[in-house]
Amino acid sequence: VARSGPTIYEVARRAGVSIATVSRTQRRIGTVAPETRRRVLHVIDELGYRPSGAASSLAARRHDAAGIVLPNIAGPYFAGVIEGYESRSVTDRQSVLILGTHGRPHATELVLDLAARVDGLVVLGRTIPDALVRQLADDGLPVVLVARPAVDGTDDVRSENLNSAMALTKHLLAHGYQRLVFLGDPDASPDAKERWDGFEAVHRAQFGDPVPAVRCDYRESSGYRAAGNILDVAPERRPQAIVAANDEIAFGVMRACRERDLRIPDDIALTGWDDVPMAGLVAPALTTVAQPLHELGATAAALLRERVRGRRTEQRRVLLPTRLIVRESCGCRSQGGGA
Amino acid sequence: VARSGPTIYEVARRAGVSIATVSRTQRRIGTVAPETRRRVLHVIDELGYRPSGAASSLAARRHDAAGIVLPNIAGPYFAGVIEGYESRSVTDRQSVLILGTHGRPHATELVLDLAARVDGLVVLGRTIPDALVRQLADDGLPVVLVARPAVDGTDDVRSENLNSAMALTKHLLAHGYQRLVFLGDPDASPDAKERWDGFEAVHRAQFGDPVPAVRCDYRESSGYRAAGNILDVAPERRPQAIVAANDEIAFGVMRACRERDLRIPDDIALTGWDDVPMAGLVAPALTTVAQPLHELGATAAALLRERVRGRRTEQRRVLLPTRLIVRESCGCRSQGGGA
DNA sequence: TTGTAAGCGTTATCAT
DNA sequence: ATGATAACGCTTACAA
Repeated sequence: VARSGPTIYEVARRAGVSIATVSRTQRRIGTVAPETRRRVLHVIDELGYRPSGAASSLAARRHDAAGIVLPNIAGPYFAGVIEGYESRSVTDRQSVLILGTHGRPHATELVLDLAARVDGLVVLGRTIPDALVRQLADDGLPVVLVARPAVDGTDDVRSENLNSAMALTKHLLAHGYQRLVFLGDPDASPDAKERWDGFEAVHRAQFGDPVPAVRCDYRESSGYRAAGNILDVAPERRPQAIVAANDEIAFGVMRACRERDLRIPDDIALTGWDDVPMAGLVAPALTTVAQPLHELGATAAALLRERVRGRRTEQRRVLLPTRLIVRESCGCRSQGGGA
Repeated sequence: VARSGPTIYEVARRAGVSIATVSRTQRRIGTVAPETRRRVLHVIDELGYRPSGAASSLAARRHDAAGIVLPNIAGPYFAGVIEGYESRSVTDRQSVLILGTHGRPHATELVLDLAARVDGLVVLGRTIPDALVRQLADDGLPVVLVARPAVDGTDDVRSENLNSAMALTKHLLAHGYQRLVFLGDPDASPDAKERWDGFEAVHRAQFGDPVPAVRCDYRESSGYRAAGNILDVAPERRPQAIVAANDEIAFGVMRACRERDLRIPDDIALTGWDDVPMAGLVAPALTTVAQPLHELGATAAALLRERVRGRRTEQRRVLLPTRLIVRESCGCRSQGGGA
C-alpha cells in the first residue's frame, strides 16, 4: 500500500519556489515568469511529479470525473453507448467511472458510493429506481438519463422509436403480409414500449384487434425459445412476418427457423432493431432500425458536462433520430452484402 | 459546480459527538457504544451523509479504485474482459475507471493522469509502451497486464494460444485438407503471434515450407477484403481451409464466400477464434477456440487486488485454458444449433 | 510575479 | 468509549 511519489512540496523546494508557484505552473493558470516556469517544469519532469488526484479534488471541490451506470457492460448495445460516452469524456479530460448494476439488490448503495466520487452521473435504462435518481438530482448532483424518461432536474437523451416502428410495420404491410407478430417485452424498457406502440398502432389501423404479440426479453436465447412456440403451428396459421424488439431476439428467431428449415424471408419475414454490427453480416442480412449508440453516449457526456460546468440549468431533452435499414430479411431483394 | 452535501462536522454536531466518533461509526471500526452508535447512525441517515471520496482518499492514502486501460471498449472481446473485471472489482467495493486509448497519440499523458487517481492499473494489449508500464511499476503502482507479456514487477494473465492453435490445425489436417492458409497479423498482438506459431509449426511439420499466410488485422472488414484476394483464384489453387486469427475475421470470410456462392464447409472450411456470442449462431456455426473473456478480466482484478492490499509481492503469471469448439464450419457435421 | 496561509473533509494517533 | 488534533497534498484568495 505504498505508492507515494513526490509531492508539490518537494518540487517547490527543489525549484526554489513556493508551492503556489508550482501549482500555477503545473496548471498553466495565473502568471509565472518564463524563467521560473522553465525551472519548475524541469524539476517536475525530473521528479516525475503528478498532482495527487484526491488532494486536487478535495481542494478544488471537483473530481474531474463522471460516472456511468448501466445494467451490464457486455452486449453490443451497452458497449456502444459506453464507448461513445468514454470517448467524449476523455476528450474533455474527464475520468470515466463505470458501474454495472447487474440486477444487484444493493445497487442503490453502490450508486450512492459512486456519486461521492464524481461530478455527475449518466444513468442508463433499468438500473436504479426513479426515487434514487430524484434524490441524487435534488442533492445537486448533475444527472443525465439515457434511454429513460427524464426526471425533474435531469436531462435525457433517447432515440426515436415510435415513428420508426410505424414505418417499419408499414414496410412489412407493403410487402403484403397479413399475419404479423411482435416479439419483445414492452415492460422491459421505454424503448421496447414505444416500439410496441408503433407496431400496435399501425397493425390495429390495418387489421383491428387483437394485435398479436409474444412476450420475450432482449436475449437471443429468449428469441429462440419464443420463436419455437410461434413457428410450431400449422403453416397456414404461422405468421408471415416477425417483428423483433431488437436484433438479438431476431438472431434467435433465425436460429429457430434454421432448425425447422424455414427460409427467411421466403417462408417468413423478420426484422430486428439496433443494427448491431452483425446485423448486416448474417444471412440473410437483417432488416432493422439503426440507432446511434455512439452518439447516445457522447451526447449524454456532453449534456452532463454542461451541467457540471454550470453552463446550463434548464432541462434539456434530446431525441436522436433512428434510421430504417432495409436489407433482405423483410423480403426485399438484396443488392449485395453491405457492411 | 455546487454539490456540497453535509460533512462529517455537521453530523458530529447534530449527534453531539466528535467527528472521530462519527468516522468510527460510519466505518464500523474501533469501538463505539451501542447507544452512541444508534444516535450517530440516525443522524447520518437523516442528513443523507456520505463521506467525501476525495477527502477519504487523501487521508487514508487509498483510492478504493482501480483503472483498466484498453485500446477500445466496443467489440465482444474487450467488452467481455471489462465486464469480468468490473464485476469482480465492484464485488470488492472498488470503483472502476476505464480508459480507452483509441490509438490516441497522447495516451501516455492520459494514463499518467489516470494513475494518479487509482490504487492500481490493469493494462490490456497494445495500448501503451512497455517503457511506460515499467515506469508505473517502478513508481510503486501495482500493475497487471492482460493479453500481454509481463514486465518486471507486474503480473500478467493470458489465455493459452499455442497448443490450441496446434490442436485446431491438426483437426483441420484430420479432415484431409491439403491447402490451408492463416489469416491474421502476428504482429498485432502476442495472442495472434502464438496462434500463428501454432499453425505454422503443425503446418510445417506436415507440408514443409512455405507456410501460407495472408496478413490481415482483427476486423470483419479486413477479413472480408483479405478473403477476396484468397478466393478469387482458380478453384484448384483455392485453399481448402482458412484459419482466421479471430471470429470477426472469420465473419468477414463468410461474407466474402457468400458473395461468391462458395459454400462453407463444402467448398472451403473455416475456423475462427474467441467464440464470441455470434459464433455459434451464424450459419454454418463457426468452429473456433473459446477463451474465457470474463475470467480474464476477473482474474486480473483479483491479482491486482492482492498487490494493492500488499498481500503479495512476487510476480504471478496466470495462463487460462482455452477450449476447441468444434461446430460445422470446419467440415464436421452439425448436431443441431448450439447457443 | 511570487509567497503566505486558510481551507477542503476525511483518517488515524494519541490522550483522556 | 470518546475527543483533540495533526496529517493528507493540493487550490486559491489575498498580501507583498
